[in-house]
Amino acid sequence: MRATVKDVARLAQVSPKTVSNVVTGTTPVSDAMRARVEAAMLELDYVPNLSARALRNGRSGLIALALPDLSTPYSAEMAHHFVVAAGTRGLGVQIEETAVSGERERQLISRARAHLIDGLILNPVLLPNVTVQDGVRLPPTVFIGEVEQSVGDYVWVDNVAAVRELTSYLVDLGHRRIAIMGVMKSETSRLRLKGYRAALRAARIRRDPVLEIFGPKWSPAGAYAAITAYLEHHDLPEAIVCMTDSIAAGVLNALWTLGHRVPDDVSVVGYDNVADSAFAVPPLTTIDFDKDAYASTALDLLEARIADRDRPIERVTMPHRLLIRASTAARR
Amino acid sequence: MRATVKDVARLAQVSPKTVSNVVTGTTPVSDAMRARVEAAMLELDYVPNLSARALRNGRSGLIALALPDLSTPYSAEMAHHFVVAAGTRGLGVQIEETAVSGERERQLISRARAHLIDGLILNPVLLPNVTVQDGVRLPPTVFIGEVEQSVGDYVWVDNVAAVRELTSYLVDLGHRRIAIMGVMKSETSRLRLKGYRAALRAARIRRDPVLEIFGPKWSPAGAYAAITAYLEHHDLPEAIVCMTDSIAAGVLNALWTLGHRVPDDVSVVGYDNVADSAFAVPPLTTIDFDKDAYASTALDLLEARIADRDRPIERVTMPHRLLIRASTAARR
DNA sequence: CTGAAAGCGCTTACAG
DNA sequence: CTGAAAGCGCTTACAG
Repeated sequence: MRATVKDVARLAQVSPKTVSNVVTGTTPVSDAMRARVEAAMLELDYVPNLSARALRNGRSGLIALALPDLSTPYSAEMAHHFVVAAGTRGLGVQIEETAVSGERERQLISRARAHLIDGLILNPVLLPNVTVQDGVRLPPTVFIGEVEQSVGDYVWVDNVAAVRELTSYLVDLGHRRIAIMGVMKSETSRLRLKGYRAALRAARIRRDPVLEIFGPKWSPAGAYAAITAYLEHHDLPEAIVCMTDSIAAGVLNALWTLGHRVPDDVSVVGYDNVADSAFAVPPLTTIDFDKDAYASTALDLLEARIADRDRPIERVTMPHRLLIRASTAARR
Repeated sequence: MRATVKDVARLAQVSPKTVSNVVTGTTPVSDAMRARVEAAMLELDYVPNLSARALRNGRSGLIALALPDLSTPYSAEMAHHFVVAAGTRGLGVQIEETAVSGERERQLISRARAHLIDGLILNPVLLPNVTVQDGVRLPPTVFIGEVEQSVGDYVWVDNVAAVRELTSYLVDLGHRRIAIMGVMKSETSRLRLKGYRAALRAARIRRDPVLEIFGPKWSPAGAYAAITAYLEHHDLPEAIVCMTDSIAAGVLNALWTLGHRVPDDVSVVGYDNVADSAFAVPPLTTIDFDKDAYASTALDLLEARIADRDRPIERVTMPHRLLIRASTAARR
């Protein structure tokens, strides 16, 4: 059986308290004493039981990260940055996927306390603002992503401004018939569409509903299907703003399949700067932001919230930048 | 404060044991009693404390999944399938990244008991067979991936056979000068190179060391750099076997940049069938396997191992298949 | 700087 | 079918 503090204490001829002091380092211990305890721990191959510690301390050292779908490159990169950043803080990360069921987001919020976690990083997609406010007792939670809400801390990128810049850049390249791909019923879509429209308005380009292409599935496959169907009945736009890099991947593939050259025939832009976008064919112009800083910021807020549940709500907007690559070119 | 079993018991006027019976369902409870307890739980917003349960039961319901680097599409898809499959079994998944430090794999094996997890799914990369055998007391562990070892259960795909088929397919298309990209010092590379060589041998094609291209960074960026440097001093091969789809992404991009057409000038194949590979430009011929079944199988083994630590070691080879897409064409 | 005691919240034998 | 007691392994006041 596993050794416990008691076993170590007995072998080292000290009290359990002293073993605990050595392990946690809360109270100073004399060198001789420390050496004796450490020798005993080594001999017994002692490893502290974190369940017991969690019960006693009311802290598990574990947080949950809830993302819509881990298999998308975007979520994957986010998860990576969160796991690494949490690791440096001594926190473990339990992953939850919310896209699996619509019920899951709500469950997580209300029952997260049930799990042995100290806090929750939640990227809501479906959860409407109302439901969140309804959720009575939140566990310490930091929201990430695009659901505007006022019940908790959150970290996000100014989606409206970002897509406005992206679209304005296309305007500056001389494009007029600029489409946006991936319109659907979600907060992210709403904000990005808003940015797109704002850019057109600023350029005095009349917005054309036909160019706001419905695309409810934000994956390469979904985008491929949507754009292919669209082009059967519509002219090729001069430029296409894709709501995400994943959408852009499907669009690039569809355009290639149909024999349209990017950027010669049509410019394409994405959003997120997923790692693979730099190696798309052609490399993708997109919106970039520092995902590492994003994760750190969210964890800062979460740790602060765990430490003081009554502190004022904080909202952080992370800076973004337009990253110009070969998928865009001037109109000729 | 959070309500406890005691509080619920008091309110429902029963003993804590009865509350526990209702919650866990171990012992049958009369309907009237159950209703009373459930009403009390609802009123107090009772949520069981899993840390306490974990301490008492010696089970946390949490497993750890240790992957080299979550941000790669391959790891991301694996993580997704594991999280979903674990979820249906009522298990939570804590993610660990091992690539961050070389020490991490070893730590996980020896100290996983420390964490509040019941078992470990480990995809080792660097860990040599020896070290694993050295690791005295493993927590319940299932290995996934390509490190052959005899100390624990594992699930894998027959890499040698898969790459042999992949290469033979290129041979059948009429290619002779077939390169392999991504040779490095790792078990995965060793096995895939072995399959490549076996296919050449079977076709009586003399193997050329110049065509075994060193590529220690298995990412689009690393592959891009390696193949670009290579082509400065060598002829374009007739076909390129990429050790992974990620490598293939970088290779496709480099070939496009250099003006080589795929598959007209050169055929390219990958390995893993990552989701985005179907939408690569051009869509990638690759090795596919059922990642969902892979995750389920590994979890089956892990649950069995947790239940009985002394059961005989089990190894499962998951079937794979060659998936032919547009990145390969017959030599003309 | 160290010891003895109590308790975190749960569930499992043990009785009834 | 239900109750009272004990204990999982840890750490925190409380003394000394």
